[in-house]
Amino acid sequence: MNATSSDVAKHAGVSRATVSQVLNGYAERFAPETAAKVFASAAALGYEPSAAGRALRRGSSDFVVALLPHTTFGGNLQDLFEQMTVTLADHGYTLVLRMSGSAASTLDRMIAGMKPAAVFSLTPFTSAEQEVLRRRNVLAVDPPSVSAVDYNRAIGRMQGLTLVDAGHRRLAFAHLRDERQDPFGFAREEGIRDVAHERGLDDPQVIDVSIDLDSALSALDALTTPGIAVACYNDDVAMSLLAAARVRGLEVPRDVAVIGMDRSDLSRIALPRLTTIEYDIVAAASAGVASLLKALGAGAPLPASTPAFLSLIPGDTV
Amino acid sequence: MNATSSDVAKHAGVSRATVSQVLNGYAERFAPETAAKVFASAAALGYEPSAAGRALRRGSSDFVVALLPHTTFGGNLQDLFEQMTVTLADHGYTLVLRMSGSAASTLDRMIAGMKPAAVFSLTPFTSAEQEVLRRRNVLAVDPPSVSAVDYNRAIGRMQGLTLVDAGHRRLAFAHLRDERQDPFGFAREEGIRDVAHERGLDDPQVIDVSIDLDSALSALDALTTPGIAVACYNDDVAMSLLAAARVRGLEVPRDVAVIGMDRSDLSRIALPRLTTIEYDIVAAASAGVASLLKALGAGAPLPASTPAFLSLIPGDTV
DNA sequence: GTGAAAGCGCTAACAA
DNA sequence: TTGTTAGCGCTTTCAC
Repeated sequence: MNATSSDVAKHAGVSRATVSQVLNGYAERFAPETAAKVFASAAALGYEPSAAGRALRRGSSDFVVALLPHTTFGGNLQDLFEQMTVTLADHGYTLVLRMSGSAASTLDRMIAGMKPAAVFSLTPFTSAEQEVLRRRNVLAVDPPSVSAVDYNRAIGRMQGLTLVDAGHRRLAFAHLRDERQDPFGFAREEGIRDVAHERGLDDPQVIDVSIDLDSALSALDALTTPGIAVACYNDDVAMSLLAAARVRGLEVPRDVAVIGMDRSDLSRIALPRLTTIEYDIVAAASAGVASLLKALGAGAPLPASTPAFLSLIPGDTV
Repeated sequence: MNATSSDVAKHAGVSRATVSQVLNGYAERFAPETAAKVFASAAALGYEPSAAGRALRRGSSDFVVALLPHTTFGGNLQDLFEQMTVTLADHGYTLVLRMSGSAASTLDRMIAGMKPAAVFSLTPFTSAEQEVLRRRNVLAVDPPSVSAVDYNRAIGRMQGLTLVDAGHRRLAFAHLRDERQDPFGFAREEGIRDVAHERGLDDPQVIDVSIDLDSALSALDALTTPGIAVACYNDDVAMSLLAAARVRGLEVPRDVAVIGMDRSDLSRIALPRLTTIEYDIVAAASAGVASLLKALGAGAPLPASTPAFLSLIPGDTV
């Protein structure tokens, strides 16, 4: 069914080696009519190179794996991945997507078997992922390789500074309690801690919240200081705490201040309006794609300036 | 770096053929101690078979491609694909994801190159996709092959029946507004329409809602009948409408009734408690994976009965 | 300018 | 019960 390079060679009356060369960008080494014959035959037979054969020979495949963030995956992100699919296809790469939440061990197996040309992530790799990628010696591209900033710590700092600048003197950090490991929370907690130290405040109190009212209520009750200001792992945590505060009759932000993270869709309809931080995933993506192509050796111009991926969304909860 | 089957053979003192057989499920053909040596050596060397080598030899790879629907891709769907990733990995297959929207030609190229063992989709294949799959002779699994039930229509029906049984006589369906066509929404709308016709009610009114307060307010204002009952595309839409109803001073469910879909985390902390429908993705995924595995010839027992994937979560908004 | 030869890692048929 | 052999489709020296 599928034509092989031998078929093309036979059809064009040349050798397989010639077909390979011509079709891989070395056409100018050959007589123009030879190259033309090869192109014509390939087209006539509908030749598609076998990824397996090529990968076996080259030691690595043309696949690029994109790790999908565990976040709501709306229109923008879908556009983005479709765009990436097309852009990479233009450069001879095939994009495949992969849930980033899947255990690192299955990532490892996939990499060992598939030998992708690169692994790409919109959010910083977890240390487990980094370890796997390093060990397998795979080209890894994530936002920090774009800009070298520890985004999670920066997020924590941004949350902390927002709270302190609004006059709050007592900080807390609310982790999302989850069966899944949360690689980002600790870096963000560190960011909050940094701010507390720099501003001469007490160490932040740390609580765990899962997304249900009971959990949020006990977490809220555990906060010792009245007027405490809570930096939350994400908007869901923040909204759980806000719901709990409403149940307890606490006034926001006077009795408890809350800042979220993500600017989730639902945070946009929250009342009071949730103060939160937005991560510009689309900007991160286009920067990432550019640096990916560059790392792969495909010549794509890098954007001149590094965009600011984080921005504060003002609200009424701080 | 990566051990090959030769390395394992050398280490175990046997031939490559033996290693291959033992590691591919024919261990019992060999002397127990031979098999044991092979397993031990493979483990000791951290042997991972090369997907390329195997695919080249077998003519098709161990990859299973899942086509991602063009729908908002929330936590539930992500959990589903993570679940599938793990289950398939247990059977030696590697799940990769692919935007279904990408042009059929790129799908074709991917299939030609990657030679996947199967292509899986939660939504029915488009005719262009079917054509590609048929021509490439790839095993294709989509919901119609899993069961004859159109789950999205069933969801709409269930929402509609819940509303009607609670005494509501005027139905509406609220789509999640998206620039792109949403393959699930229309089937659900049909389900609602079915119910209206069966019960002799007027055709449901249809509105579009995006997840922000302004949009929800105008959608709500567009609902012509007081006491209308709205089946929502998902919980986010429902919660947006609830927020809008609160702003407008409407009482729920008296002035407007709302039923969601998904039982999202946040719907669990909503006040009033959102009436919604839960789709048991784990059950759906295992059914899908089971039929996939069966089609692949991997002997996985199919669940005896078709599980009920849908269940009503009672609340106070209907 | 072009082709012959070798080999990537694997597995299936066959031989021993 | 195990090993030998051959070859999947491709690319890359190297020789002509």
